Amino acid sequence: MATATSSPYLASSRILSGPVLHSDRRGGGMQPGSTAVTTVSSGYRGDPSVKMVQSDFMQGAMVASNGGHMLSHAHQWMTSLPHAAAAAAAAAVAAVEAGSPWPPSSQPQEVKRNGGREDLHSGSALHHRSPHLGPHQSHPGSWGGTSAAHISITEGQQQQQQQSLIYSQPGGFTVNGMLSSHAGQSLMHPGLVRGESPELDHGSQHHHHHHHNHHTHLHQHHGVNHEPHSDEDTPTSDDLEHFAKQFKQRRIKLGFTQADVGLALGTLYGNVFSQTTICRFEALQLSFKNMCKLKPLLNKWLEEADSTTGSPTSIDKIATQGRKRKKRTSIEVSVKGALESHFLKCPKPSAQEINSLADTLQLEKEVVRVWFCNRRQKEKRMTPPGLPRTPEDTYSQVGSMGPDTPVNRTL
DNA sequence: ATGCATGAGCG
DNA sequence: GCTCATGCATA
Repeated sequence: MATATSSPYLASSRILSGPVLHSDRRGGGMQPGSTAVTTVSSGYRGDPSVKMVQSDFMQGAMVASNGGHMLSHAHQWMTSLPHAAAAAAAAAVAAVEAGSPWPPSSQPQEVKRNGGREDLHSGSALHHRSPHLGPHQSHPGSWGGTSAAHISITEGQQQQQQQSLIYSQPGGFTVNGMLSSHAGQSLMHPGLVRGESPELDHGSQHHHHHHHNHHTHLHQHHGVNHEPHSDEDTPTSDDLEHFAKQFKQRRIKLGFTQADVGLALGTLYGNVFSQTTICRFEALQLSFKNMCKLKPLLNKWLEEADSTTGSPTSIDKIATQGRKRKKRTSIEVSVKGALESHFLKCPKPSAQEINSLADTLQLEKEVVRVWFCNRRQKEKRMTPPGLPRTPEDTYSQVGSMGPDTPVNRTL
């Protein structure tokens, strides 16, 4: 959109060059006494040309009313600065939400409109048949069958890691002669780079064998169907789970980071994905439909990846250009708890309710609205938070990996 | 690895 | 305004 007309945050569309204070009232601005703090830093890569019309929108964040600490900040929008990278050691801490056991509610995963962006403008046949489910979905059922069966809230047991946001090393591919741009780049073998394998946890030996679930029909009536699972039809939840696991292993073994894969997909098929998406795929945190869509692509990548062993090419990254994005609001734990509670009572509050809630919690209405949206979305995704995905489970089939294989699982 | 955010598409 | 797919920024 070349015009800034719908953003609730843009009270005024104008280019501000300096820190303009803007006392806004509710509705578009903020309220005094914020329960949420905002952190700084940003960047956005993309077309810096037409897209922005407005610029910094200031919100006067006042002092916290909690009497605790006051964190005031000026703007929430930042103009991006070409920042390099940030390596942060992420400790898997418990993000214990209010331990939300999945409500037995069914989540309709309709297939109404056919995937928003299914622009597969690549020569590859990345089509997958859309899962035609009955009027009432039941995919999630499958998911839960295997994983969600036993819910143990144990968060922060997975691996913790971090990766440089700079996509440096591992080689890219020279597939289709598509890319080859790269100046000074390290020409290391994938798999050798980032060689360092922390410890493999082995402290917890609890096993959980999941009995094979009963796939809640995906399309069982109609005598036809049944396809093993060529990448052409709808895989089962188990297929996806297995694939994801397998994928992660190979990816790591080949020495690629999730970000690398995302970029590679772009050069391979034109659809780039971020580290986040790859990560979520591996962790099965995408919707069933989304997983199905990505699987073929990732599968293709895998084939390419290990066939193109150790090619020295690499992809160059673009610089994060400037655009603005709202600063990420950090909601206080207590506030989150309150939101959680409300969510349990009413997952879909009305605008009115959101308003009052926002008022009570002293958050922007938009923030609350988005929170609910995200919460609902999270609910739909699989991998119930705290799924008993033990490390053993994750690294079990490492039979192919030598004891001292430089597996950098922390990538 | 995840939390908050953006945006397309659809009512 | 919601859902969905996705991702920046973060912890």
